[in-house]
Amino acid sequence: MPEQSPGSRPTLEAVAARAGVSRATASRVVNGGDGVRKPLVDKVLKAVEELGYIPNHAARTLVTRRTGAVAVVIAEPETRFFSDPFFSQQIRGISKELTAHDTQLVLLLVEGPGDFDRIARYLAGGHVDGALAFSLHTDDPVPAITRRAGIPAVYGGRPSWTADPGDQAVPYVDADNRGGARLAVQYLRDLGRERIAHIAGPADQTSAMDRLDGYRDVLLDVDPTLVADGAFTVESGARAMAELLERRPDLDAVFVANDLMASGALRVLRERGISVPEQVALVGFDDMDSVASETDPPLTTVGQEIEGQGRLMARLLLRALDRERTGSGDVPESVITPVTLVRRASA
Amino acid sequence: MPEQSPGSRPTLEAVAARAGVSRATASRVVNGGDGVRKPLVDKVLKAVEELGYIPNHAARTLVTRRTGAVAVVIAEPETRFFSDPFFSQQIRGISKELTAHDTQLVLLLVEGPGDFDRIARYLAGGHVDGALAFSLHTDDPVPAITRRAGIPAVYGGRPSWTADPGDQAVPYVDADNRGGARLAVQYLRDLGRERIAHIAGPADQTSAMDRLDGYRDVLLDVDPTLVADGAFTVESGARAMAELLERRPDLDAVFVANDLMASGALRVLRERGISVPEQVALVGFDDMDSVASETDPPLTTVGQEIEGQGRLMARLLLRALDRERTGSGDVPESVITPVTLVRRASA
DNA sequence: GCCGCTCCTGGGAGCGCTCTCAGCGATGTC
DNA sequence: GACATCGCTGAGAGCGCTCCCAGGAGCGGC
Repeated sequence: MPEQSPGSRPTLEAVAARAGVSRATASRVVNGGDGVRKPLVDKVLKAVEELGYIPNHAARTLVTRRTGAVAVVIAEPETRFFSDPFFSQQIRGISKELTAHDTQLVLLLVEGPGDFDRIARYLAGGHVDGALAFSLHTDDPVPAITRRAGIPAVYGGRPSWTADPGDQAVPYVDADNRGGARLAVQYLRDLGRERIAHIAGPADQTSAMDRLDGYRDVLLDVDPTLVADGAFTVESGARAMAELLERRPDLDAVFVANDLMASGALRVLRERGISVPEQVALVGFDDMDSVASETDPPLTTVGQEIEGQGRLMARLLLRALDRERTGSGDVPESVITPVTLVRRASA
Repeated sequence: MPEQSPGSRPTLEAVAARAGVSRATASRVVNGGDGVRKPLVDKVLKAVEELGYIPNHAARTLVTRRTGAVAVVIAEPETRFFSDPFFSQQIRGISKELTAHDTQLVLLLVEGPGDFDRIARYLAGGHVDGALAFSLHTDDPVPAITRRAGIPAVYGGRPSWTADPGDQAVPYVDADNRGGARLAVQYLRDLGRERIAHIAGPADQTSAMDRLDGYRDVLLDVDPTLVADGAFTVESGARAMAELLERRPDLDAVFVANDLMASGALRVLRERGISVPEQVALVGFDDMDSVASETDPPLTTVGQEIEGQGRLMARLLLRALDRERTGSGDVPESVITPVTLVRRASA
């Protein structure tokens, strides 16, 4: 590849001239070469090679109206984005899938509630062809923004605003939270535990509510004193555990809505000299790397294919974009990904 | 904001027509309004408002040759990107700074060694104005790529290829790794420890080498049996700890090159019934969120301002871009950010 | 009252590309 | 052999914007 000469880069015009063809033909070759005879194709490719030609993206976008990029919107308060490898892994999955389809990833981190205007302007500004959004809270403005911007979107996690009438059922990808919770609680029950508590996640996140529902599915008529609220953070897990122990010193198992809270809970149990799993069995959720296997004792937890979820999200969006472009193809549908129980030492 | 009518969005032409001015004047107003009389400015702004006009980014880029976006290149094998909140935090810092300057963040995750071609093509393709790159190993091709693409770059972490003659001293931002290591080891020595071991990071990363150097700065003539190699992962830390214990059962302190490895080391010490900090004092590095404070006992470690580093990187790059545009301003220089010892229970 | 100056404004070119459409040669058909 | 057909190529328009440059309005000075 020739060094980038300072100043101007070769244009299609230059390639065409060098190859002795018209700009139109050069363009055809650069875009796949359909309907151009072999010898000409070769000549153009040779010219491209020799000149180190790289298409000007802006010019192309200007006429095709497609940017070849999608936005990933993360509207999560800082704390969680930091401490949660969840996002990193999803993004990795998304990146892999997008890369495989020559699509770029523009990361939009929402910096506080006042920042949505910027996001809206960006998404509506034709910078990207579509959007992937995460972690929608009940009052999340992102759905409205993408709809108004007129670009396809796919959500990570089941949105709570499902019943919006104007909505064309925006597809989402989510783990089987409810099923996973059932799996965990059922497992604890099979272990012979009788007073199974729950540390729940924040009420404005569907994943937390779904896990709570799963817990209730198994333990019909559960005593409300067995449920404590957390915020998906280590600290909140510790606090909830302390609260539970105070209210119900007789509990013999806890299903915690995520691993981060479980690690906090574990710390409290350890501090009080309560043995895990002997006295209290503990099951987490997420099978989070570098958390679940590193606690003492290592966490039994519900595992999900996080990277796979990211890939899936990207795939759904790409399909929607394709549909938009070609005007045909199937409408992408939401996907619920399976979960499994990962047995370690805490239960 | 008007709903996006399907099909066409208003153009500058439409705004100009509605405001009763020329396209040129409308453009001036949209770009700040310098040199346009107040009444016209108002008329144009009103038209913009009413039509819901949003500038077409591609058209603008086509003529200005500036994209308003920078790439963040992460060339790190999956494992570390996953388990290391480090990146998340740096990115958050970068995002904040870029956002404040109306610049977008395009995330490029390198998917294996064969993927650099794609990165090179992308960076040279005029998609972005500059690049931020992370975690350069000795043979990292990223520096060559950005140089060839002719775009400014700033690196996170001191690159090892410093002495490249063709290089205009690419600026970088790095923590004071060596000083931090000195701080940690000195602290252990002040505690009265006499056989201070070290678990080092991978030799192809300058941060690991700098920390090793700092360790050696304090412990001149250190016995090589006191140093074990790790790979910045939990598992490698555990392995190195076991190795050290075998070689030097008499050691009374360990300075570990990062918190992840320290948590692995801690696990091994616990398994063997060695009390921390009584028998062996342990100091980590990074003060990594949700690791350092969650181990048992919590880690004494060297803390750095990770988000601040990200901001700084972005700021340096923005300055370089500005310089490029205006042809003046100071050349950005590398920055070493300070570190502090965070005392917890492990030493 | 005229000239020269400054300050704004509009006309128009052109950024690099895609895509439609017309044209042209080669081929097939009767 | 004349004509329709097909496949390929090139000319040219135009995507939406910025920016150069010319020209007009307004004003002060003599």
